[in-house]
Amino acid sequence: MDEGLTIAEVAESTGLTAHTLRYYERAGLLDPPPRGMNGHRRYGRRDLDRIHLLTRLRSTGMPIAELRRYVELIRDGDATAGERRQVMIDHRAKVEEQIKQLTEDLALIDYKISIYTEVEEKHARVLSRDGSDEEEVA
Amino acid sequence: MDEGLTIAEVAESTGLTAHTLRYYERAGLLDPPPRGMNGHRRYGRRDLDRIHLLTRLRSTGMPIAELRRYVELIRDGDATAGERRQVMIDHRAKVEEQIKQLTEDLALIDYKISIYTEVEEKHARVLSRDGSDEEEVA
DNA sequence: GCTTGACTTAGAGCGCACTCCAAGCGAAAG
DNA sequence: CTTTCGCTTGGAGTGCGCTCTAAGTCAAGC
Repeated sequence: MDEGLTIAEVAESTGLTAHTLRYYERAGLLDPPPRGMNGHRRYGRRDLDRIHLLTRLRSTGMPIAELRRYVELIRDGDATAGERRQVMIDHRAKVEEQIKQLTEDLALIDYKISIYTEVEEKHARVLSRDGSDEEEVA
Repeated sequence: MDEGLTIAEVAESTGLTAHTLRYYERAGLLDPPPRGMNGHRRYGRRDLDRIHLLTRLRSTGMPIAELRRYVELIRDGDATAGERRQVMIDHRAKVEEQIKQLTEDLALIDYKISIYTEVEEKHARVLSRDGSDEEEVA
């Protein structure tokens, strides 16, 4: 029957490249999937779920090494649920901190936009009045 | 009078290292500051403001190359205020997208935490029914 | 039978952002 | 005077996360 998706299909549907999928496998983030009779990888639902989780954790800044550690806990079964939960709780705090920081940075960017809007207007006035202009900090 | 902060003081107060400050200067992100009679850099208020802005933009994911472009606009004076404003507006959208994505990821993390909490509880029940209590529940 | 195309592997290479090294200099302390 | 300290420089090195290359296998289509 030879079920499952090819590496190209998984790449397409996850946004990762085939190269990256093989790299994740080598790095211990993905279990080696079964192969078709041609020796090609065949990914199943489990693999896709794992890849999805990995990409989300990566995009929140979790490094490969910690993902590997987490995946090893998964392989050790239910007994490590507590540890995995702790990994997630710790990571959650980091993500919240990122959001907090980004929100502050957004305010700074808005401030900058407002300053530039002002400067632009002043500049336009100065130009139309044919006067001289000033300097600016940053 | 030799005013201003030394590179070590600026490093201390900004969280960057002296190495990174020199690197930013080489990379065109910081204007070469004036030197004291010993040839050492002397940073002023302007420099600190710029460094602060740079670190905030860096932490929101703006690459060095784009920061350099932005700094060049600053050097070109008020006439580029519109362009700088546009840089900020474009970047703002990216930061908002990051926050949106992180918020979604936070929900996934919370979901994972809830699953692990469940698994843990089930596991604990199984263990207590067994009478074997060698597992710790952190 | 030959070509094409998607896959396989081990291993090399790359881009980014630092991060550090080696050698040297001027001022101050011992 | 000599050592120590904080800085100076050009340039080399590092760590991370991919990203790509080269050479090979296999199945299908012309």
